[in-house]
This record gives sequence, C-alpha cells and structure tokens, in this order.
Amino acid sequence: MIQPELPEIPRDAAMTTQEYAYLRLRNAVMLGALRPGTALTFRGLAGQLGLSPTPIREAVRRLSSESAIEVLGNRRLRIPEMTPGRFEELVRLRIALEIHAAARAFPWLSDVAIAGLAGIDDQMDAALAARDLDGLTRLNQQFHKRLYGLNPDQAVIPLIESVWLQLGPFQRRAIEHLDAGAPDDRHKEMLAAMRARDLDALCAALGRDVQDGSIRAGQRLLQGGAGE
Amino acid sequence: MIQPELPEIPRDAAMTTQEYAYLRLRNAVMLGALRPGTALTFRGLAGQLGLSPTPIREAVRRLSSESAIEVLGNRRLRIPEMTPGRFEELVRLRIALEIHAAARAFPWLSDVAIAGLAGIDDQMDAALAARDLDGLTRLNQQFHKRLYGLNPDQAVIPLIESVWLQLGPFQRRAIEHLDAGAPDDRHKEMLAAMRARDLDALCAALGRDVQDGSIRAGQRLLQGGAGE
DNA sequence: TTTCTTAATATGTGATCGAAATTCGCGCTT
DNA sequence: AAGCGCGAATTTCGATCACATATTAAGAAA
Repeated sequence: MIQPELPEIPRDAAMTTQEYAYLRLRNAVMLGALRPGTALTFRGLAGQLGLSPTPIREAVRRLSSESAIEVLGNRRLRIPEMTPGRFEELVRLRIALEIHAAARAFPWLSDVAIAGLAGIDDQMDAALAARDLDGLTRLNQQFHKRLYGLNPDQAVIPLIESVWLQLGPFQRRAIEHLDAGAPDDRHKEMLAAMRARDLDALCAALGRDVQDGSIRAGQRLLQGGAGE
Repeated sequence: MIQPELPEIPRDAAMTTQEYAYLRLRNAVMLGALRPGTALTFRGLAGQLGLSPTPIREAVRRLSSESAIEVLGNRRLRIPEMTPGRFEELVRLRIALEIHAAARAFPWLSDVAIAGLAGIDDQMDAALAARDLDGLTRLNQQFHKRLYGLNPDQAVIPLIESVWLQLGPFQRRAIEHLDAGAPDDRHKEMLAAMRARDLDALCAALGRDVQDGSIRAGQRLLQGGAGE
C-alpha cells in the first residue's frame, strides 16, 4: 500500500514522539495532504515516519476524537468521506462557532490587538503574492485564532479547530483558487469593522469570509465528486 | 496516592481495552465523579482498572483532545480547574451550540420523533421521582442528543459533548438541586414548541433549559470555591 | 525549626513481542 | 467467466521492559 506523503514539520528536541506524530498528522489533514477516503494503517504510518506503532496509535486516537480521522471497527483507518450534506453542515457550524467566538472576544479588542491582526494580514498578502499556499493557510488560521484568543477564557478554539480539520481538504482547495476570482478581501473588511468597534459589521464580514472560503470548494464538491 | 473511585460500566465482549478505559473515564468525568483539580497518573489509573498503562494512555490522550483531562507538560494529569470566567464561557458556548444544533435538526422533526422525545422525558420524570441522579443525567443528555441527531448530517454533537465533559462536575451538581426549586419543566416547554413546530419557542425554551441547569452550579462556583 | 542537598522512589515514554483477528490472494467449483 | 472458500501474510492490540527524568522523602547544615 502506497501511503500519501506527509509534509514534514520541524521537530523540537523537547517533544515526545507521540506529540510529533500528532502534529505531523494533524498538519497533513489540516492542509489537505490526505484526501477524503484515504485509507491508512498504524504500521504504514509508523514505517513512513520511522517510528514504532505505539506513539502513532496515540496520535491517531487523538485525531479520531477530534473527528479528523475515522477508526473503523474493522482494521482500517481513513480520512472521513465528504458529502454535500455534511459539507454544508460543517460550513454552517463553522460560521456559527466563529461568529460566537468573535462576539465573545470583541470586548477585549484593543488598538495593539488590531495592529497585530493587521500585521498577519500583511503577511498574507505577501504569501499570496508569492503563491505560498501552505503559508497562506497557516496565516489565515493564525488570523482567526489570534482574534478569538483575545478572550482569555475562551473555550471555543479547540472546537473550531476540529471543524477546520474536517473541512481541511476543501478549505485548501478553496484557497488554491482564491486569486482566480479576485474576491474582496474579507480580512480587510473585518479589520475596518474592528477599528470602528462595530460588532455587527465584524460578524457580517466574518460570515462572508467563511462563505468565500467554502463556496468554490462546495461547488467543486457538488459538481465533480469528492475532491477532484 | 489515593485515586477517586471510577463508576463501573458494563463491558461488552467485543470492546477493546482502550475503548473500555475511554468510556469509563469519560463517564466518570461526565457524571462529575472526578472533581476539578483532581490529579491522576497513568499507572495509578492502570492499577485501579486492572489494565496495563498502554490502553490507559490512549484513552487519556483522547480525552485530553476533548478538553476533558489536562496532560501537563511535567509529569501530571489532572481534571481542569474551573474559574467563574471559564464557566460562563462554557455555558454561553453550550447555549450557542445547542441552539444551532436544534435549528439544524428542526426540519427533520416528525410526530414519531417527538413521541420518542416525550418518552425519554417520561423516563426522566420517573428517574427524578426515584432520585436516580445518574440516570437523570444520562436521560437528559439522551434527550438532547436524540433531538440534534435527527439531522442525519449533523456534525455538532461531538462538539457539544466536549462542552458537556468540561461542564460535567457542575452540570451534575445542578441536577442534584434540581428538585429543590421546583423549576418549570423546560423539556415539556420544548416538546410543546416542537408540537407547534415553533422554532423560536423551541430555541427559547432550550436556552432556558441550559440556563436552569447552570445557574445554581454557577452560583455555587462563585460563592463556595471550585466544586464544594 | 527551617532550608538545602541528595538519594530513593515513582512515573512517562517508546520499542518490542506474542496472540488474536482480519484481509488478501490463489485455486477450485459452478 | 463469476463466485466461493481456504490458507498465508499482514495488522491490531495490549502487556512488558528498559531508560530517562521528574518527584518525593530523608537527612544534614544553618
């Protein structure tokens, strides 16, 4: 069985093998390196990463609890299949969660926080110009997480990341075609709403941002099968 | 170190050791058998459950990915502490998630589905009369999950369960005092709204249901320290 | 009595191994 | 040619073990 390539990530010395495997698999799913329906095995992953099966099992089990990988009752792991219904459900869920998160973070908005977000947005412009799609994905997530994390008691980010993991492959394909349509830059709209301290406008722009990121992928899904 | 007692659960023959440990620990957290701040060890849990550390590690890691158990960088596991800020955040999150879930399940409401929910509600009345608090907790969760699960593509239930896990100890304490105030039965209100096919009323009743379940626990938290 | 040092204990981690279960390929029957 | 069944190979699962490291306890010094 030929396993798909897993993008490499830096490994800190003070990092357990299990954590390294977890981060690497999570990164691969989040970036869409593993297509929906891909079959995996513990031993195959262990061999590919050069590790023993034990830490792989722990990493995969964690990801299964985040709905990123399915552990079938029989002897198979796979990336969950996507259906139009599930896709719409996930997008709606993502919008509801992120609007909630933004509203709960809103009271903590400050000028320095907004400046930090604007800095990330500038980096995204640079990444887009350089066609660095992985970097673009990473920065986009960083932008959203930084905003929601302003709330020091936030408990919603892990849930949002679970949804991101499930949308991973499609989110990525949307970003690949992001430049084609030259859509309005929703992050700039969000930043303007933040500067005006306008929560409604922020939520509206955020909703459009998520929609934009999903529309194309959704169309592709409805037309051309799961991820082609 | 004396570990707290973990309520026993039935073990199906066709169930891996890891899954058994996961379900048992999850049940213990959900029912509030483990107080916030409780320290645990892999080997201690393994000894208490009569298993080897390997499946325990997999189970605990899964629960850590659901924010039910913290795996500290040093050599300690613990049930997360609760603070007033985090508590309010979790309650707000729970309301947002469950209202979303109810709205997305609403189009699938049918007379038989409503009858099934009413059946669970009757069982809850019986459990309340019999002072079966564990059964009451279980049935309450079953009521909510059955409703949200009417949507065949739902992806929100795992997220809601993660929040339940984090609120577990307090949710339970709220139920313990549920009879004291003789509050209106929110589930009956929800059922009435369903029969009238009135989404707004359903969401309103659902919001009150979650509020009722949290108010007392929250008051206790604010007054008397974490979980006394 | 308090604090710092040091030895002993306990713990997390990950590789390895045996057993049980499942899948896959091959040959046979229809 | 298609479906079925049997055996070999692969895989998961969980226990065990060795090692490194953190924690705890004890004892000495202040």
